Amino acid sequence: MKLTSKGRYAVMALVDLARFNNINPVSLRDISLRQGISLDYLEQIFSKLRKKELVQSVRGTQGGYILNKKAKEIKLTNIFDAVDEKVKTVQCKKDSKKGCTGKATKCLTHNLWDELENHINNFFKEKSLEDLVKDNSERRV
Amino acid sequence: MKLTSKGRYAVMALVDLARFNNINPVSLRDISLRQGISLDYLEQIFSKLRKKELVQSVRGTQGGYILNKKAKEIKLTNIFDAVDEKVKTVQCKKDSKKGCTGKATKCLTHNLWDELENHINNFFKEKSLEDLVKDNSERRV
DNA sequence: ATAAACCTGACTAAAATAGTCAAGTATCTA
DNA sequence: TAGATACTTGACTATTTTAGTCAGGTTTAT
Repeated sequence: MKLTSKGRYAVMALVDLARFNNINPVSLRDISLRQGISLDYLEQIFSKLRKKELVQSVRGTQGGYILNKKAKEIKLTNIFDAVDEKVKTVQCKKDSKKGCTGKATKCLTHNLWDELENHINNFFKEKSLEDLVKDNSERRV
Repeated sequence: MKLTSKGRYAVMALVDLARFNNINPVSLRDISLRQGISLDYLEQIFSKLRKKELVQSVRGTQGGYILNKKAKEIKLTNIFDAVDEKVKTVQCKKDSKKGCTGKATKCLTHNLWDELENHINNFFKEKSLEDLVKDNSERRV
């Protein structure tokens, strides 16, 4: 059970972005250098973030990205959703090939995985980008 | 971020085992049939569970496995630990190659991943095998 | 014009996962 | 004591996922 680096990078990059308060566009090149993430990979990630309208792009020289919403309104769950970082415990839900097939004898643990998913997702729903930026500036003092 | 089937199977199998109240050994063959898990794979899993003393083996005909502790005392965290199902968010901790290298500019999100790991692990520490068995028998009524 | 920066899709090496396979050993029952 | 049942171990492997790279664009400020 691990977080993929796509999800991690997306959060890191957006925290970096958020520190500039939506005033100047921040280029991926800068984020790449500061966060140590490959530029090409960042482009993939930002393509997804843009499609989900979490960021806005500014093309051309001096271009880059800015947040499309207030940091308070962007929750971890939105970020993870954008880059397809999902919490998956069991595949009982849609395809009935694997997992519980409806028989009472199976899936003694179905409830458990539901609870677990909810538990984790609650964390993601509560945490906003603003929380992260604040947490960070406090630490720096 | 997903649970591996090794972890899932381990829990499913132990819940199955726990329903027999430590009286009769349950063969892996039975668990395999009931839970739809490959026998060979179960053997790998139980080898680990035995090493961590969560189960005891009974060899020979009519043999199988029984719980080595009370269901109340076996927590999810013990099970996952036994089969190497860990919660991993970021590798900042031991190898300094990747992740934050100690520079203040990096790892704006380090605290976050720690919080997340704790959040998930708390769930695992609280939930016992007994809880799962109870939950299941209640549902059946 | 030209350089900076976004944009897109295809490709790929490496790692992890989810098993299978083979060759045992121990113990109960007839 | 033969044979079946069931545990035990280690090596092997196909598939999938991850974590990128690469190549070729387009847009826009200066």
